[in-house]
This record gives sequence, structure tokens and C-alpha cells, in this order.
Amino acid sequence: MGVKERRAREKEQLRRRILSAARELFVTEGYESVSMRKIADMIEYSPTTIYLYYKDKADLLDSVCKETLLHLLNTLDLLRKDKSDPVETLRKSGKAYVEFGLKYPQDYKLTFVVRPQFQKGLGLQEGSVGERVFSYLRTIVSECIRQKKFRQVDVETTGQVLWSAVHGVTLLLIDFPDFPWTE
Amino acid sequence: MGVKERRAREKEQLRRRILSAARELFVTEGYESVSMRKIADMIEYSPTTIYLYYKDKADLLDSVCKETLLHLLNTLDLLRKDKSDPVETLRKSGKAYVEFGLKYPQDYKLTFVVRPQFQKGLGLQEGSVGERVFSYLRTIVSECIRQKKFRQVDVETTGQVLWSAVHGVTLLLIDFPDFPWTE
DNA sequence: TCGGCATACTTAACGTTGTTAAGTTGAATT
DNA sequence: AATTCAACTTAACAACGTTAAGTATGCCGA
Repeated sequence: MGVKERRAREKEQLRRRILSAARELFVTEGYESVSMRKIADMIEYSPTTIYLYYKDKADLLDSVCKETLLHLLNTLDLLRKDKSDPVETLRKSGKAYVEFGLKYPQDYKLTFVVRPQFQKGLGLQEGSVGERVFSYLRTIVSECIRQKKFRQVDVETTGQVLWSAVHGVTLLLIDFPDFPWTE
Repeated sequence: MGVKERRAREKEQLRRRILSAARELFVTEGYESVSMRKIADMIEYSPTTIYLYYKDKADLLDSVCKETLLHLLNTLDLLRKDKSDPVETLRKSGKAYVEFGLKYPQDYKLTFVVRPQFQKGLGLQEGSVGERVFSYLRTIVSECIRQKKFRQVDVETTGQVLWSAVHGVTLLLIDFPDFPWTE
């Protein structure tokens, strides 16, 4: 009775096919230039089929961005192996973050610029992947304070300031790639 | 023969009425939630009338943002009166910039977040108001270098980094207003 | 004063959008 | 063999940005 499983697998495949078509179109043509009909054309299904897999277009954007965030989180997590020097880890993480943004500039912008635009509730959702990324940052900062590498500062504040900084630099480097960068 | 002038004046008035209706709706409901028909309703004209005054919806957005930039530029220009200490002027300008963003958060976001999204040509246009704002910054930085307050750095780079920093802080303070700010 | 012309605006329409409701089709179950 | 169910499509809706065509109003030279 593997037929149920096969069906479920096929369904999951189509779901992923929709998602990757959406990503490709979103990053190449921009979120709102992409219509559901275009996505449908690309996967050779009727437009309404998409609605059997995703609630609406915003849900599709959400799912694409969630995937991007997971990718980013995995990339960063690799750096946490070495727990000896949290300050160094922090520095490396910042570098890795910016490099991630430069490697996937359009995906980065989609996640950190476009999506917030289309989501009225701005703050990070409890338990969301975005929250987990920020939590990663928080952990390292905490460790820095614990080891007295940083003076006693508010972890939340520090985290947001640091994120703001790397985010700013990332966007800058994406939009002005040929930059006489001073380091 | 003041009739021509009166007509021109009335036309200019309607033009401004459209613009301010657009601004109000854009900042309260968000650019793409606002339809031309909504704007038309608000000023009690037919939707197509707007097209006699503005090329299209993007032009309307452009005009709103241009006005915001002019306002910002005027605000900053007041600080340049005192030419003695350019470093101090720079510091004050940064403060004024952030305060401007906090005073008109939605207008700020419309100008610096939403508009770039809807304008494929990213860079600052020659002679645009945005260019003039950046030019303001460039001038001060140059003065700092001339007076040996800064070491010899690339003016363009420094300007963009500085802008990136204040912009980042501004956005952060807009999105997280109740912030245990560390200064 | 009248006819024509320009100006300012509206009505109607087109093509496209996101999305929902109502089929259709084909395979699995009884 | 009949029925149920899942996956998918066709058709349609209301709203969108935008254009073309039409209408009214008031100014001009005769």
C-alpha cells in the first residue's frame, strides 16, 4: 500500500516545483511583476492549482523567504562549531552574512526588503525562522558578555544594532557593487 | 486678461490637491494598496483626471517623494549656516536626518524604501533632489578633509557609508520605536 | 451675437490582476 | 460496476492601471 506515500511524495514534489518557479520569477522579475498566471505557465499547470498548495501570493512569498532564511541560518550555524572565541565568531558571522547577501542579492532583497513591505505585522514572529536567525545572533552576543569581552550591554539592543549595521552594509554593497571599499 | 493666470493657478491648485491626497493615502494605507480610483474619490474627481496632471501612478509616487526630499534638504540646509566646524555640522546633520525620519516615518519609508523598489533605475539621477541631498553630504565631508579633520579618504565612499549608517539607524528607530537606546 | 475652438473633465472600455466557485476527470474503494 | 474522492481545470468576479472617445464650458474672432 505504498500508493498513498507515492501520492504524498508527488504532491510534495509539485509543491516544491511551484516554490522554485516562484522564487526564480520573483528574483528575476520582481515580486509584483510576477502574476500567478506566469508562475502557472512556467510549471505548466492551471493558475488555480497553485491555490491548492499555497494560500495566496503572499503565502508564496513567505515560503520563498522562509527557505532563504533557513539557508542563511544553516550557513551561519556552520560557524558556531568553534566556541572558543565568541568575538571572533561574531566577526566571522558578520562576514558570512554579508557574503550570503552578495551571493544571493535578489533573494536577500526579497527577504529583507520586499517581504517586510508586504507584511503589515513587522516584528519577528515567535518561533519563525527569522526569529531563529536573530536568536543565533543573540546567543553569540550573550556569550561575548559572559566572557567579559563586551561590557554589560543590553543583548537585544546590541543585537539589533549589529544586525542593522551588517544589513546596511550588505544592501549598500548589493546596490553599489563596484565600490572603492575602504574596509 | 488675468483669466489665463487664474486658470493656471487653479490648475496648479488641483495638481497640489491630487498630490496631497496621494501622499495622505500612500502613507496611511501603503503605496500599492492605494488605487487611482481611491485618490480620485478623495478629491471628488474622476480617476482619469489624475492622468491629466501626472503621467501615471509611479509619477505620483515620484512627485510625493521629491517633495519629501525637498523638505529634508531644506531642513538640513538650515544647519549649514555655521561653517566653522564641519565635523560638528556633520554630527548635527546626522542627528537632524534621523529626527526627520522619526518625525515623518511613513513618508521617510515611502521615499527611501518603497520608491527604490518601484524604480528599476536604482542610482541617483543627475540633478535630482536626491542627488542634491547626497551632494550636501559630500560637501561637508570634503570640508572635513580639507580642514584635516578627516584623514584623506574617498569622499564618495565616505558619504555612502555615512548615509548607510544614519539610514540604518533611522529605519531601526522607526520600526522599533520603544528601544532601550544606548546612544 | 454667433460659430468654432480649445480646455477640462467624464464615461466607457480594454487587458490584466488575485482569487473563488463550480465543474470535470480519472483512479481507488466498496 | 457503482460510488467516492482527490487533483486539477474552466469560467467567472471584482478591482486594478490605463487609454480612447465623448461631453460640456467658456473664450475667441467675425
